Amino acid sequence: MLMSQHRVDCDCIHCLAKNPPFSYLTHDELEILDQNKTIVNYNPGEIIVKQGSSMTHLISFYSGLAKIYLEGINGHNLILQLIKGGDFVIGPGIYTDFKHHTSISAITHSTACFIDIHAYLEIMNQNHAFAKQSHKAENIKKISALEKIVSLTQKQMPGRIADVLLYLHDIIYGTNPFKIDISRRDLADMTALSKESVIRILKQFKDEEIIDVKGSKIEILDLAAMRHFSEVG
Amino acid sequence: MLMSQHRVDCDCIHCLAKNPPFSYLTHDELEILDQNKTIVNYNPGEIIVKQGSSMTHLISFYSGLAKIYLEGINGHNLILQLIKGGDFVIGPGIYTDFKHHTSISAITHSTACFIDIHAYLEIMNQNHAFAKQSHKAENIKKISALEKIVSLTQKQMPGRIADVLLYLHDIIYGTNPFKIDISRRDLADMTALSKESVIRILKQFKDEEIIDVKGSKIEILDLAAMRHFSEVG
DNA sequence: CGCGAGCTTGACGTTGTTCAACTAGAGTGG
DNA sequence: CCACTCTAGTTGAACAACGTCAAGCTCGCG
Repeated sequence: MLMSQHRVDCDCIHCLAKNPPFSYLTHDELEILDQNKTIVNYNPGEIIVKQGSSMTHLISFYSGLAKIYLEGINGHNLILQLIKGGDFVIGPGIYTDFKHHTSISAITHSTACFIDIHAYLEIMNQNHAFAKQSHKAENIKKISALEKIVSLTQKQMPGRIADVLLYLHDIIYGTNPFKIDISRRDLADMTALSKESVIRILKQFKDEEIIDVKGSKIEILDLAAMRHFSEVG
Repeated sequence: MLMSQHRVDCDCIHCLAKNPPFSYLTHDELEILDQNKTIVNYNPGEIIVKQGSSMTHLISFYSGLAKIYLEGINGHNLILQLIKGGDFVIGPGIYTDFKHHTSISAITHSTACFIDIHAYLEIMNQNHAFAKQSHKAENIKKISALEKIVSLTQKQMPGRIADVLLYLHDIIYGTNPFKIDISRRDLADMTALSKESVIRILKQFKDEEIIDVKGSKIEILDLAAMRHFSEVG
C-alpha cells in the first residue's frame, strides 16, 4: 500500500530527456531504449545495485535519492556521490569487466529505470555525438572523483565537513535551509570520518555561527566562511 | 651533452603499437598521428604537464619513468600513478574542459611523444573499435582509482605501504629485488603519509623480515604476508 | 675534504577514533 | 494512555595513529 504511492510509470522519452547525452538521440534510438527497460521501485535502505555483480543494465534514476558507495574494509563504506531523479549512472565496468564496482542503495523511496546494456552499447556504436556526450559525462564524474581524493586525503575534519555541506547545498538540495534525508552515519561515510567526529564538527560550526543545525534541517549562515574552510582544508 | 644521450627518435607506428588500443588503428590512421607528433626529452624533476594548463596534446610516454600527481593543498602532492615507456596518458579533461587535471613530471631521464589532440579526436570519430578500446583503457584506470581511494581512506600505514610496494613490484619493476628510482618523499606522496612515517613502516617491515631494504634496493621476502597487509589494511 | 640533499631516528603534539554512557523521538503492544 | 523497545543522535574521556620538529646521519660529488 505504501509502495503504491511511489510506483510510477516511466516513459523513457521523457525520463531520459532530463540527462544531457540523451538529447543527442534520435526518436528511434529512444524507442529502442524504451523497449529494453525495466522499472523498479525501492524502499529506503534497499540495495539497487550490488558491488561485484554483473553489469547487465545501466540505470536511469527516475525519482528519489540514493547513494553510490564503495564497500571497503571491515564494514566501512565510502559514499562517492548521491544521485537524484534524472541522473544516469555509468560505472567503470563498461567496456572492461562488465561488473559493478560500486554499490547503490536507496535513501528515500526511489524509482529506477534499468536499461539493457546491449541496447546502450548498440547506440554508442551508432551515434557518435551521443557516445561523445556519454564519454563527457563520465569524465565530469572522474574530475569530481579527483577532487574527492584531495578532499579525503589532504583536508582535515572541518574542510571535509565543509565539502559535504557545500555538496548538499549546491548540488543535491539547492535551497538554503535544506532538510537532509541522510543520517549522520551517511555524512561520516561521505567524509571518511567517524559519526562522532561529524557531530563534533557540526556542533563546532554551529557554535561559530557558520551554520544552524536542528536535527536534519541545516542552514548555512555564512557561505563565504564555509567555502573558505573547503579551500584551506 | 647529457641530454643528447637520452634523445631518441620515435616512430609512432612502433612507439604506439605497444599500447593496446592503438593496435586497432589502420596504417593510415597511425600515419596521421605520426605527422602530428612532437618528441621531447626530459631531465629528472622536469615538469612534462602542468595541472590547470590547456590540453592541446595527448602523451604517449616513450621511455623513462614519470609520476602523475595531483597538486593539493599547501604544497602537498598526491601521486596517482607512475608511467613508464609504452603508457598512453588520457586525462578526464577530454570531451569536458580540455584542461589537464593532473601534473606529470619526469623521475628519470624520459622521452615523451606529444600527439595533437585534434588528430586523436578525429580518429576517435572515425574508428569505433579504437574508440571502444580507448574508452576501456580509461575505465581500467578509473577502477584502479577507486581501489586507490579505498587504500588511502580506509587502510592504515602498513596497508598503504604494502599497496605501494606491491604496485612497484607487480606493475612498475616486475622483478624482486627491485631498485626504486623514486625518493622516500615520493613514496610518501603515493600513500598520503609523511616521509618519516614511510621510513618507520619500511623499518618495521624489515624488522619483521617481510622485506629487505638497502637504500633504494627493495626485496620483498614474504610476498604472502605483504598481500595480507594490503588486504586487511 | 667539505658540502648539501636526502635519509633516519627519537621525542613530542595533534588529530581523529573508540568506547561507554546517556538522551530523544518514534513506533508497538498491553 | 503508559511502559517498553529500538534506533539515531549526542557527549565526554581515554586512547591510538599519525604528523611535526629537531637533530644527527649517510653518501655522492665537487
